[in-house]
Formats: sequence, structure tokens, C-alpha cells
Amino acid sequence: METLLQRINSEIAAIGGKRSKSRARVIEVFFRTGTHVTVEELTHAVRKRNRSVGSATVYRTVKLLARLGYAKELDFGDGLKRYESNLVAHHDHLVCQECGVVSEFKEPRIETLQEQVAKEHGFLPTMHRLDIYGYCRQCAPGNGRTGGR
Amino acid sequence: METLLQRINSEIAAIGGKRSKSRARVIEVFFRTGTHVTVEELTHAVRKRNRSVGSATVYRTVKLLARLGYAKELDFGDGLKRYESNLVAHHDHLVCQECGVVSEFKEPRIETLQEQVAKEHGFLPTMHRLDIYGYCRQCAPGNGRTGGR
DNA sequence: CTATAACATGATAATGAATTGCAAATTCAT
DNA sequence: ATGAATTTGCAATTCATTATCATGTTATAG
Repeated sequence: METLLQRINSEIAAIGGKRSKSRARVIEVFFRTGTHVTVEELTHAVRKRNRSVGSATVYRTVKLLARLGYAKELDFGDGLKRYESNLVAHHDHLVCQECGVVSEFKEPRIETLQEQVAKEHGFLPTMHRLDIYGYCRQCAPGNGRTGGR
Repeated sequence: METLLQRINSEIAAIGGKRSKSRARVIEVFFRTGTHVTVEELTHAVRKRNRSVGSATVYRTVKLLARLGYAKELDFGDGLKRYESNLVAHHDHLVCQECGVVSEFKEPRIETLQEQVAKEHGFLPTMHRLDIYGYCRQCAPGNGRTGGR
């Protein structure tokens, strides 16, 4: 973790940037926080420790992390962007359309499929996104609970 | 096509709605238009025939079509929603990150994969979305052209 | 260590897509 | 045709995100 922030800082320096306390705090909280974070959620989490951090800085920082390849921008169609660490191995998402909970899964066969489909279409793939929408265990019909968010 | 509009109109009536000229025009143009349409694009296309249609009506109409299951909402992360007909068989998307062109493909094995993954996670899937991002034939590196949008 | 130029911050204004309120227009059953 | 209900187009609003800008920080040269 120490090393990670250092590595990020030197990449920032390499593109002509400087360090800052607020940004370091945002980065730290970002990597500690549960994944699929909203900027609002992240801002709130950061402010618990450092009351003065403005949300503009959080927006700028996650964009920066995305630019450097440390974060990935997600969008599940509910009108706000989410971010997750890009350090972990690639995975895809299960989105519950009732309670909004997002869980992850890995399925190597999807990589193979992607390659095949792309080749058939003369397409050079760089990444993919597979989101499966439906109902999680708790929210499945006939389960009594309704979930919420 | 005639039949389709009639069918949609009776579904609208079934939920207590009425017909309207503007909406009919939007629906007609929507199904004739190339897919992955932006509301702005659709509004522009509709206005060629019927100058007075407001964009609010177009927004309302595509939302309605989506609610009835005739349209699908797409989001490729560029900040605006797109819509496509939901009458054709399910397919997924290849998105060129250079020129923005979206093409389609069908791959039945994805359905199987979806079922397997979902079952493993106690998840009841209703649909999925697979977007492959990369470079189309024209925009592939070392191709001279740069594309544009 | 201090000066200085470049960058980052936080508050606020601005942007832009999507939604909504509303008066007027349209639809539809009677 | 009448009247209740729905739809429309416009304008105003909402809300997430981005830009602006004066001020605070950081890195670097001297």
C-alpha cells in the first residue's frame, strides 16, 4: 500500500504533476473502500478523516487514477458513475435490479469468446464488459424480502 | 410495421393511455432508424417530417417503448443514452473506441455462460450486456485512417 | 532557507442530458 | 358535441459532472 501510493506519485510526477495531501487521502480511501464506489460515497468516506476535501478533488482524483490505469470507470445505467480498483484481476459483474447490490465473478471462458468474436469481425479488442442483470439470492421472487438501497 | 404500431397502441390503451400523432411519428421513425440512436439524433430525424415535435416527447416515447419492452436502453459510457429496437434477437456490441461505431454480433454460447455463472452465484438472471471495446477494422493501429465522429 | 513558477485545492458557477410542471391541445367514451 | 383524462411543446428544474478562479501547496533553483 505504501509502495502503491509511491508508485502512483512517481507516475504523477512523470506527467508533470505534484503531490498533495487531499489527493493522497482520496487514493488511500479509494483502495481501502469496498468496490463499485460512487463519487458521492467516496467523498463521504474521505471526509470522515479529512473534513475539508471538496468533491471536485475526488472527481479529479478518480479521473486521474483511471487515466493512469489504476481505476476503472463503471456504469450500471442508474445515472452515476462508479469506480473500482483496476489492480485486481479482471472480473465481471452481477447486478441485482431490486436492491442494487453488485457482486463479481470471474469466468476465463469469456476471454476466449471475446477473442473469437472479435477475430470474426476484424475487430481488435482491448477490453470487454459483461454485466448480468437479475435478482440476487435475497431478492429473488418468492423470497419475502424486498431489499432496498 | 402497420401491425406493430397497432400492437403498441393497444398495449398503450391497456395501461390507460391514448394515441397521439407525435408519438406515432416518433415510434415509426425509431423503428426505421439505424440502431443505437441518441435521443438527439432521433429528435432530429423526427423533426424532418414533423417540425413541431418537442424533444421532451421523444424522451417520453423512448422511455415508454422501453417500459413496454419494445426498446432497449444502451449506455456506452459517453454520457448519453442510446436506444435500439428490442424486436430483433438478442445480440451484443462491439464498440470502436476510436471512431465510435457500434456493430453487433450474436453468440449463443454467452447465454449458456450466463446461466452457469448465475447458477453458481444463486442469482436469477433476466438479461445481460456484453460490450467489447477496441478498434474496428478501419481504426486498427497501423491502418493510416483515424476515423472520427 | 527563500523566492518563484507550476500545480492542486475548494467553493462556486457553468454545463448539459434528462425530467418535470403547466397551460393548451388532443383523444376517446358517452 | 361534451367532458374527463391524457399528451404535447415549451420552459423551468434537477442532478451529476466539469470548468473557473482566487488561494494554498509543492518542487526547484539560487
